[in-house]
Amino acid sequence: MNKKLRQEAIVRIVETETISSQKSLRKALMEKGLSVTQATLSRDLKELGVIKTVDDEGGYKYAFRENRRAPFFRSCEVSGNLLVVRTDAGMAPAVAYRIDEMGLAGVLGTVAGEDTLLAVVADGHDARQVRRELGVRGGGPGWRRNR
Amino acid sequence: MNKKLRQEAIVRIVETETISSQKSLRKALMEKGLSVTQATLSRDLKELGVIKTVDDEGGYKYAFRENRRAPFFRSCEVSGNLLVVRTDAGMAPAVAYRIDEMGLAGVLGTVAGEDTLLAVVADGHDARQVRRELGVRGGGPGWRRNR
DNA sequence: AGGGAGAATGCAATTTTATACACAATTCGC
DNA sequence: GCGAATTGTGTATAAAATTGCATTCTCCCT
Repeated sequence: MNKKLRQEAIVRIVETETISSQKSLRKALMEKGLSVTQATLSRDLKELGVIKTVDDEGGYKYAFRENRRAPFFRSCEVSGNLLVVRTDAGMAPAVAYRIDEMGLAGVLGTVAGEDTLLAVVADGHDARQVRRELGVRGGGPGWRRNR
Repeated sequence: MNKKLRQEAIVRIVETETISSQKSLRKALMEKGLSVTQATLSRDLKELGVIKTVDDEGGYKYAFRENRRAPFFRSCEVSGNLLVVRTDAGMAPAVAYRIDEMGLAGVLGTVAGEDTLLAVVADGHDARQVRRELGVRGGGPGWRRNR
């Protein structure tokens, strides 16, 4: 059975090339020596969770449904009673705002620069616990939870 | 123009109902008194970032691109040599940053509050022209360009 | 007011995608 | 190993989505 093999190839192609139709995906697979019909591709794409999105130039492009990395968030480290959150450039204030908005017990306040923000945790609270509550593992305020 | 109205209705429908074709979406809009052709829906869905995914039961279903909270942008008005940009709560600094980053000729600088930012346009430049260059009609810094 | 640029939209044709049906291949329980 | 059930795939076709072109609508400027 080469279904597995074929789908792996599809994953690779979708990740690396700009493909926007099953017909051209089929051609790409042909070039790799994999022969398959369009109908099967329709089923494969459904199974693999490949969707048709819009790329930066406004054209259509296949992509995977789930999002690898959350939008703005880069990292979140604990140092003493501080949380040091790194974000995409310019996004720190937005993320800080969201954190404030959450009104987490133990967060005294936040200060945001351009791509970094500090959240000050009150004495008597555990910064690690706060980080956990932020849900950094799976998402958080300014970024979406993956499922 | 009821494009805005229509697209808002589409958002509501996509969020609350299980729709899997433009034809049935069209029907749903009809019931709300909004008349539109399938071709326009195709364009709307592309613009709104609606994708076709697979739901829990294995059927197709429209949904929003994971990443879609991107459009922080709410509106952009011109007043004299100022652009007044409204954004989602807390997002103004992020959008201002993106605008700065674009380095548009004629933009002297930006000041961001919480959900509003001002971009100051230099004398001798046309604020409307700047707005056009921002691509506000079809996208912009913190939101996706479509066309 | 009048004109023009760009946006929005419909229509029709085309392209792309999904699926019903038939059959082959594989897996499973005995 | 054998038949039954499940899974995989192609073919043909139906269904759905996209797009070129023409037209209309909206602003904005003079």
